[in-house]
Amino acid sequence: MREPLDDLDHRLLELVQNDAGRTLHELGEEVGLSPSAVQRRLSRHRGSGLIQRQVAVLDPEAVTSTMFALILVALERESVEHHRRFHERVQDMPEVQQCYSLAGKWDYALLVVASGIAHCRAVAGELFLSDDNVRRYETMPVFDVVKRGLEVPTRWPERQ
Amino acid sequence: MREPLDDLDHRLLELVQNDAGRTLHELGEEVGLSPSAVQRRLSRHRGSGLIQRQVAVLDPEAVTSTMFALILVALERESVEHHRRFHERVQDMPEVQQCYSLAGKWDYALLVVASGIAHCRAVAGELFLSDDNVRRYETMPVFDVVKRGLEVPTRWPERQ
DNA sequence: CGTGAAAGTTTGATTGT
DNA sequence: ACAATCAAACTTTCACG
Repeated sequence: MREPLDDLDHRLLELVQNDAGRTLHELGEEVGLSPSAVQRRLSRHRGSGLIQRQVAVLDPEAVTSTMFALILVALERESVEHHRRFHERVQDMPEVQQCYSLAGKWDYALLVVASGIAHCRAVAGELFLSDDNVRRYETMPVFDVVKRGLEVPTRWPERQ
Repeated sequence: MREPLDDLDHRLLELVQNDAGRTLHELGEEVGLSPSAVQRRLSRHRGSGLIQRQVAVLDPEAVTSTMFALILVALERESVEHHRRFHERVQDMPEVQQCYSLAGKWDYALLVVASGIAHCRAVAGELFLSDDNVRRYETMPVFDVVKRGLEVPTRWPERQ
């Protein structure tokens, strides 16, 4: 399942995680490879599932009046079935941009995008008021997006 | 700063946020437009900054043994200068994938990617032990990534 | 891995609505 | 003001060395 990556793979993956709009030629120049060699490597990574997809990232400020909020959730009962149902709902709500299940006193962290406080409240309502299995939740509105990305290091710096 | 978007723009933006690897022809078919009409709209959105960039999304599982953790942070003193310094550090750490400043008892939420618990602890250490301005922090390891994206609705569903 | 030819895609000028 | 068409330029793809 996990292929070996050489230095060139690491550098290419770093580049395309930052900007996937560059040509094979440009990427090749950067790492010292021909366009077709770059192509071969990238399509191998796409085939293996390492590269899942390519997406356009929008500026949330530029769209419409947009706010983010972090919502922490604790469930009442924790059967596999309860978790599965929660996952399904979360997947179906376009306002939920991210959802992580957690170790500790909270079961989930949700990052929600909404058009304002009222909308945010409506989303929380839809998630929780109609689900008798939520024990507690806490909404923290986001003031500022300091850093935002999905970039994953494919190797770690000298420390670690 | 905010241009008017028509129905076609909304649909195109929705499409490219999910998959920016499709051809102008394919996108055009989907919405009923010629490739060059799609092109004109997308490059307008790129020019205006609405579309910030195009990135490749990797599967964190496929890379190396990867774990996520949510870290909540409360600062000691809250001058503009203290916040600025905190932002700078966070930007420079590849392990910090996302960082949001919050309203409420916590000042920041950080989503961290690390190679394991030990690495995660080292990252927390680097952030906090060497900064006398962090009052308190709480690390919550992520069990499961339920949903993960940067997709922003450009218009809201019927409710809101 | 690189080369190069073939296939496909993007770009922009032009014309029409 | 915006869309379609078409041809030129560029990019990707793939067989071969």
